[in-house]
Order: sequence, then structure tokens, then C-alpha cells
Amino acid sequence: MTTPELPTQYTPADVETQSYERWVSGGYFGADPGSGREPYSIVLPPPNVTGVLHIGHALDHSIQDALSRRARMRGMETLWLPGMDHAGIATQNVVERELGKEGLSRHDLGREAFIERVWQWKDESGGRILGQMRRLGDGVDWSRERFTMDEGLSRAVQTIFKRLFDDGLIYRAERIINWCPRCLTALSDIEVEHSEDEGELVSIRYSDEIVVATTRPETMLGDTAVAVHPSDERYAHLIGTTVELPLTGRRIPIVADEHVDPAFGTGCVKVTPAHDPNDFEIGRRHSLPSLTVMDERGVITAHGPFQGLDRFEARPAVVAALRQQGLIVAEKRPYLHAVGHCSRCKTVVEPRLSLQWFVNVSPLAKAAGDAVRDGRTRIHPPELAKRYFDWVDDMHDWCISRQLWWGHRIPVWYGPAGEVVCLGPDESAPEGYVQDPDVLDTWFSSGLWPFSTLGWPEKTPELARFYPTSVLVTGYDILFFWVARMMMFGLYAMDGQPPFRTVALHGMVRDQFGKKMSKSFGNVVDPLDWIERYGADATRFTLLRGANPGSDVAVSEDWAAGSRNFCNKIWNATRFALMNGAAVGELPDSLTAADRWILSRLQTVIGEADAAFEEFEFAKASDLLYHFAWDEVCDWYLELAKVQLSQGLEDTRLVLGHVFDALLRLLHPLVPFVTEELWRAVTGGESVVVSTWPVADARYADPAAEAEILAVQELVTEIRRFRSDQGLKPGQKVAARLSLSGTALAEHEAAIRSLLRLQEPSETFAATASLVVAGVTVQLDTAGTIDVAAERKRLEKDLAVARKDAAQVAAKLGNEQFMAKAPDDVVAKVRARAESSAADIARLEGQLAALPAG
RNA sequence: GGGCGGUUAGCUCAGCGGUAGAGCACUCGCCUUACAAGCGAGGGGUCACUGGUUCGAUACCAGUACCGCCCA
Repeated sequence: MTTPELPTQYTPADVETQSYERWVSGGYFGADPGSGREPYSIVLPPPNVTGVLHIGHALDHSIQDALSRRARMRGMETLWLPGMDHAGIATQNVVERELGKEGLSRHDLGREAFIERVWQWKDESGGRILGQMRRLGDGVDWSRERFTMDEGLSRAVQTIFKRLFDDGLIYRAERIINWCPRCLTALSDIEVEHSEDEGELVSIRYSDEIVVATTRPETMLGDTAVAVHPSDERYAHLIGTTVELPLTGRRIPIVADEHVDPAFGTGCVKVTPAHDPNDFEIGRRHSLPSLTVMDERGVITAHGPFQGLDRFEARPAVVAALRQQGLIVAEKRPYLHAVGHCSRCKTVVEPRLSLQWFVNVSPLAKAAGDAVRDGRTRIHPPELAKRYFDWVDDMHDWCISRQLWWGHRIPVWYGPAGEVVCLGPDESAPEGYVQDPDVLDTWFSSGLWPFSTLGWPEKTPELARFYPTSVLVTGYDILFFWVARMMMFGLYAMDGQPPFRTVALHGMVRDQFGKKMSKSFGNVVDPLDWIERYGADATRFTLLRGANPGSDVAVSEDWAAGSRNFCNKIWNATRFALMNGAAVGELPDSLTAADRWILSRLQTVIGEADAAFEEFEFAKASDLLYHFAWDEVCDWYLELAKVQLSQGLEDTRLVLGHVFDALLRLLHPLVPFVTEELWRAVTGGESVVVSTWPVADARYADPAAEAEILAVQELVTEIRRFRSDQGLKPGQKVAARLSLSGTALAEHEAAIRSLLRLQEPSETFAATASLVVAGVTVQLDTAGTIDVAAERKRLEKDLAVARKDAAQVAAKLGNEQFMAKAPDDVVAKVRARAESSAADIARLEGQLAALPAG
């Protein structure tokens, strides 16, 4: 085999793009539902077509890529299905903003032309995301890429809508919903973000006896009652009477309702059924009229001087008017209270009474909870399951209609005589019927993602093979946004089969101080920036190395550089192995202790890596492979191999080949690009992507060899410490006499001398220092006086440690309770420690006594 | 207000009943023929606090303080 010319530094940009294109054109990522292999499937949480991938996506994708690459290498028929969702509100907002620059509104274009325009934007924006995924190295099956608005998925949406409608689980009703006066659409509960904002609490006198407190004085224009608690004696005599509503002259009733908290404020509350969800319920209970006093933009429509004012202008105006009449009893400002904001545009949400479509979630949510309760779906880490239960067990009906144009139009048509028909994909409405103008919540279609992407409602081979999917990988922040919805729809559409066997949740990516990344704080990391500067592998490895299940990942530039260094280390170590003729082949039966040691360690590491991957412990898998690769393979084994090669031990090449072949395959799911390049060079194979995952082989387990090499390491480390303490330069050769015969280290003299730069003693050898390590005496001739003070300091320090340990251990052994109750193996360990610390003390005292004075 | 999680080395985090660990940062010495994106050595922690369980607690239990997240 010829030695390939590899540069001394790994340059990711030189290999990443071409490797990726070769993987795709090789068809490695394509999934075949017809193969006889065990299936493994993941659907990519579809990013919003309007956005760009941020570092959080990079983490999410890195995990999925690691899982699916490993599954593929383990011989499973692996599907990682990519795609995007149409992000109704966000996308429409972006395109409307673009139009705004041209001085146009969507109404100027009309619905059809506007949607045409959105599709153009979708191609442009979506294309950017696809490019980012390629740069990351995502091994997805591009032939199965889906989009929530594509034809097949739209059929799925219409099909399930009709099914739910026919089952009575979708209904239309006039309710108080969350309304965004800027986006001009309804929102579901989870699209509202609550924050503690500074507002005001104003107490208004409605009569001599009635004072109400409110944070939203402007809504008093729409009051239709005052409510008190039925058992509140202060107001019992007023129940059933009326009071005049200030500023309006309307008389409104005083009603008794359990909902009122008599301890809050005066115990009287104003009731505005059209502008508050709680008041709406009170209104229903008491058959109160609902009076809408604001339009869709939050502008006051009530008659009077306030008409035409925005809700935030109306607020002080109403208070001023009341104050003028002496009706303001108290004002508290600022007053901290929870305020809902549109999660898209941060506008304060307005509760609004309107006619909308809802999903009756009770039976669906119960099924979604049960699937996790009975273990059909496992949430990982398990402590996050509680959040899931809290959500699904107390879910309100889901408002699914949106007053937008971009999305799946509600498949309901209204006839001229008030008929309402819901139609499936291949049905058409009778002449003269008009379709509902609204579209569905984006989550309605992304809730179908795990099966709509596989061809549902058709009974496709893909669906039969890859559903339920093996695992869903997503952030814990999206557990109820999306996971709960997919669970509900999946169980409903797929006859009680949940969409995932496991939901593996990861955390958010944060900066090096654990701070949330935000544009305003300026600590946002762009994954492409890191990919350019450190490589895709380093970017991924940095993220995976911090990814503990369910917890946040802190990253920094320094750590990305560290990951890059790791890739470079692997690169150079493999380069060294290749330069020395590393080759893959049958290993001979007779190998050196060093060979048997590294092969034995390899088996252990394979087992540990498997265990970590199975439990989504990516940080652990990364860490243990990092240390095995760097500390054991690249450091100790390569140094030992150098000695073996210089001794002409040809088998070393086969061991090098074997170890690097396995190591590169183990690392491939984490750092796919550098391992691909190197693995091909080592093995001559087509691609590590389609190689096999290493399997631990018990025949190579060799505790004796491990113990032997451990002794070598101890000896070498101790003498290095002496050298360092004595200020001997690393390259400086020192004459030494080793008394290894009869010890476990007998065979390792050459290695020890090489690692420690120890020369054979000459005729004039005169030991200036003598050290005892691991039962071996090493005499050194440092060719001059040694630094006695430094050596004494060192020995005294070690002696202090040994004495402290001896005292600790003696105390234990002298403790009757400990001796009586501690398990035998622990006692045995303590006894062994007692012996070794006693030996250490004797040795160190001897060495100290032997030191020349001074 | 309810719930969950956290508090271990300067920073970020592992460990989770029996001798305190990693990466980065730091100090010292080295361009030792794979790698200075490197090599060798080193310093650094009463494991938040208070009780309890135990022969033994950083780890288990209870409480306190502080931090973070989710929900209302």
C-alpha cells in the first residue's frame, strides 16, 4: 500500500463539500422500505421555512445525524426524513413586509396572487435551509423531503380534518380567543407568551357601595355586569339590583358568582364578557349580553368620545374621564401583572370574542397521556414526562382557525341556506357553496408530520415499515407545542399506535456563561460561521460533547477550537499510522502486551460507547471516545508502537490498522467528515457511512495486559515527574540503570527507555538519584548534582499524602463498627490501601534519608 | 401562586453511598523526526447551608437560602 500524502493539518473545507456530495450521490442516505432489515426511523422536526437554522437546530440535527448514522452502521434500514413547515403567521408576515416595501398590501394582490408570491419566497428561504443542512452533514434521505403545504401533506390535512369533523371532534363556536391585533388572527393558547409587565391597577367607583379594580380600565365601556361572591355578606343585599355604569349611563346588574375572589380588592369585579375569558364564563352562567367595544385592530368602537382611539390611548382617556367625575378611588402604578404577548410579533394579545374552529381535545389528549403512561412511548429523560402530563391532562380545546391566507384552507363550505359541509380531498362542494376563508394553525399540519410524511392516508410501504418512528429528537421547549399534538393525531389516525417509541429531549444552546443566546445581547453563534472557521465536525462535536439529556448546552469559541484540535489530533495520529504502514488484516495470535492492552481497552470502550448512545448520553459518548482516542490511542499506544516498529515488529502495523479502523468507525457518527476521509485512507473502503459499527469481541479482553501497561504508565509518569522537578529538559538523555528483571515490566525496558529518554549506563555510571516505583528501582545518573531541595520538597509532599492516607485508613480499620458492618470487598480494599500507603511511606522515608544533605 | 430542575476547580459540566473528576482557562519547561490546532510536568475544590439516616454522605431524606425554567 502506498502512503497517501496527507497534509500536517486537517483542513475541513478541503473535504466536507465533496464528501457530502459523494454520500448523497452514492445513495447512502436513501431508505428502502422493501429491505428485510430492521427499520430505524426519525422524522426531522421541520424547521420553519421562513427562518434560518440557528445553533439550536445544529444541536438537534447533530443528535439525529449521530443516531441515524450509527443505526445505519449497525445494519438497520435507516430513514431520516427531512422537510420544513410552512410557518403560517411568520411566513405571511415576512411576505407582507416585502410587499409593504413596494407600497402594497396582500389585499392589493388578492388571495391567489399573494399565495403565489409566498411560494416564491418559500423556494428562496427554504433553499437556504437545505444548504445549511448540507453544510452540517445531515445524512437525510433527500428523496423523501416533504413540506407541510405540499400536495400529499395537504391531502393528509384535509383527510384528518374531515375525519375529526365527522367524529364530532372539530366544531365551530363563538368564544373568547387570543387575538393578535397586529397579525389580525386568532392564536392558540401556546402561541401566547406571558410576561410580568408594568401596568396599572385602577379602582373605579361604580356606586356608593361598589368599587371595582381593573388593570384594563378601557374595557369598562363593555361591562355588562358587576359580580360578587355569593357568600360575601358585604354585598348580599345588592345581588339582583342594578348599578349605573359610569360614562355610559347604562344600568348593569349585580350578580353572584363563585368565581369571584372576595379577598381580592373590594370583592367586586367588573364583568366584560366580550373582552375577558373569565368574564365570558361568568356571562354565560348568568346569561349576560356580550358587548364588543373594540375592533380587530384594538381600536375602540363604542360610541362616545373614545371611539377611534387605540386601546392603549383609550386607557388613560377613560381614566381621565372617570377622574374628572371623581370616580377614581385609587391608582396603583406601576402594577406588575401577567400580560400575554403574540409569540410571533410580541404585540399584547387581546382576548376577543369571535367565531372560530376548535378541536375538542379531551379524548385525544387522554390517549396522548395514556400512551406515555403505559410505556408505548418513552419520554427521555423521564423527569420531563411530568411536564408533558401536566399539559395533556389539562388541555383546553384547541383553536385551529387562523385569519390568514397562507396555510391549509379550512375544508368547510357554507351553502346559501346556511348549510355547512366538510369535504374530503376528492370531494367538491355543490354549486353556490362558499369555502370558509380561514386557514388552519400550522401546528395542525405539523402535528401529522410523523405519518403524513410517510404517505398517510394511503397505506404505503413506508408507513408500514417506518411507523411508529424510532425516536423523536427535539428540544424540551417544544414538548407540548408540538410533541403532544403529534401524539394526539398519531394515535387517532394510526389506530392507537403512537408516532414515536421514544421522545428524546435535549436542551437549549447557551453561551459559555450559561446565558441564553440573544441578538440584543450579542452572544449568538451562527453555526455556519463555526463551520467555516472550525469545520462541521468541530461544530457538531462541541455541541454533542455538552449534550446531556434534557439539559442545556453551553458552548464557546474556545470549545469549538478544542474540538477542532481534537479532529486535527485524529488526523495526525492516523497520518502517522499510515506513514508507518498501518493495514487492516487478520490479527496474529501472538501479540505484545501493548497490542493486547490497546485491543482490550478498545473492547471496553465499544461497550461503553454503545451504552451511552442507547441512553442518548451524547456528552458521555463524546467524552469517553475523546479520551480513549487522545489519551490512550494517540498518546500511549502510538508511543509504544513507535518502539515496536523500531524493533521491527511488523504485526504492529496490523494492530494500528485494526485500532484506527475501529476508532474511526466509532467516531464517525459524531465527526462524520474527518473520519470519512481517514477511514477510506486506512481501509481503502468505499465509505465509512456504509461500513459496520464495531462490536466488542470478548476474546480480546485482557486484564493482564491492561495491568502490565498500567504499571508502565505509572513508572514512566513518576520518572517524568522527577525529570520535570529536576529541571531536566524533555529532550535531554539521562543514563539510567533499571532493575526490571523478575517484575511485570521486564519486557518493557525498551519502551521505558524510549519514553523517558534513558540511556544505557556507561562505564562511568554513578547514580545521583534512585527512585522506587511499582516495585522497580530506577537509578539515574543526572551527570551532576541534583537539585536536592526540589527533590526533598517533592518527596515530602508525597510523604505527607501517604501519611494522611495511612491515618485515614488506619482509622477505618480500627473502627469496630466499620469492620463489623462494611461489606467484605470494601474492607479488603481498605486493607490493600493500608498496605500500599505503608509501603509508600517506607519507600519515601528511605529516599529522603538517602538524599545528600543540603 | 403551583410545579420542576439546579447549587462540585476561575468558566461550563460529569460523578450520585466507600481514596474529589473532565474540557477550557492558569503556571513551569519544551519547535523530542504524526501533530505547537502539539508534548511533558504542575497549581487549584471545608462538593451552597443546617439537621437527619448510616460504620461511612459530595452522593440518600428533610428543611433553609440563592439561581434558572415551565405553567397560572
